[in-house]
Amino acid sequence: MNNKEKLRKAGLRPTKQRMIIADILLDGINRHFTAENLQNEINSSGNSMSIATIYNCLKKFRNCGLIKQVESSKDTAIFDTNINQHHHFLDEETGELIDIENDEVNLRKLPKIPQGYLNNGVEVLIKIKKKI
Amino acid sequence: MNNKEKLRKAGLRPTKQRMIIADILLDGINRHFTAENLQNEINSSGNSMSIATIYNCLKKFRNCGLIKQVESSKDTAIFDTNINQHHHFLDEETGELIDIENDEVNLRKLPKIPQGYLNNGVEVLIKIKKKI
DNA sequence: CAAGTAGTTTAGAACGATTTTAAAGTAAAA
DNA sequence: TTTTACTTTAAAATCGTTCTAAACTACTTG
Repeated sequence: MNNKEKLRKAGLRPTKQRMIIADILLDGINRHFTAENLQNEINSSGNSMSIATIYNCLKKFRNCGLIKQVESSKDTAIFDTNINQHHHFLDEETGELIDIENDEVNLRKLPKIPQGYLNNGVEVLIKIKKKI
Repeated sequence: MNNKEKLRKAGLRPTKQRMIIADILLDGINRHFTAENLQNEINSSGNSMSIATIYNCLKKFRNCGLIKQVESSKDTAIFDTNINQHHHFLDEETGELIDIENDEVNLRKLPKIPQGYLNNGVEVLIKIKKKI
């Protein structure tokens, strides 16, 4: 399926700007990035785009499940092209994130989901720090 | 141990402002809060404090291990008075966090920590959403 | 206790990420 | 086509947080 079809399937109009971003992000390679990182990639691909459009687009992509947003208390939002359930190592000093594939983690016991709620995904974060 | 002693032990001068905050936060009750929540509590306790002081203080308390900061992609920093290793349910719609005690979760298998790093804490986040 | 000094508080300015605005542009529907 | 709804844009606005630099205060040392 090409990117135009992916956007259509997600219910998004395949505009010029969304196609530029889809061509960068939806190449099957897993990576973490910020809005600013993406703008730099867009610029170096010879295109340009308003930062507002980039934010709009990332929000739409996230809401449609084309990308994920990482839970992180950094001041800048971090997105992830790996949309499968998976986990992260986080170096709190540098903010660096490293993927952990889902089958690397095995939960023996999970708590009871609160009354009236459904489980909507489990994320394990392993904070790491450099050995001295 | 009283709050003045707790601050001293943590290497912090027990100033008037830090004591006001310690009296609110270090009462043994677990809760999640933002800087603004705390300022409201300070105000309704009949005191007042510059927002800069509140941020300074929360940062110092966090660095000393008197409180924790929750990993969350919300736009506002969320702090936690529960400093034991524990986990959270997160309702992404509302941002509501619910504690999960450490013994409610049991990890059968953990990935190998990357070369040159130490494990510095594991956090499990279970995203939940309201049943329709 | 007195005087020094190092750390702390403050209001307000500054900052950086993100969102809003409102006008111009574009894709899809009729 | 023409219309309609959605999208993009630059610039302004907003919001949480940090910085600044001056006033203040806790602790140290004499």
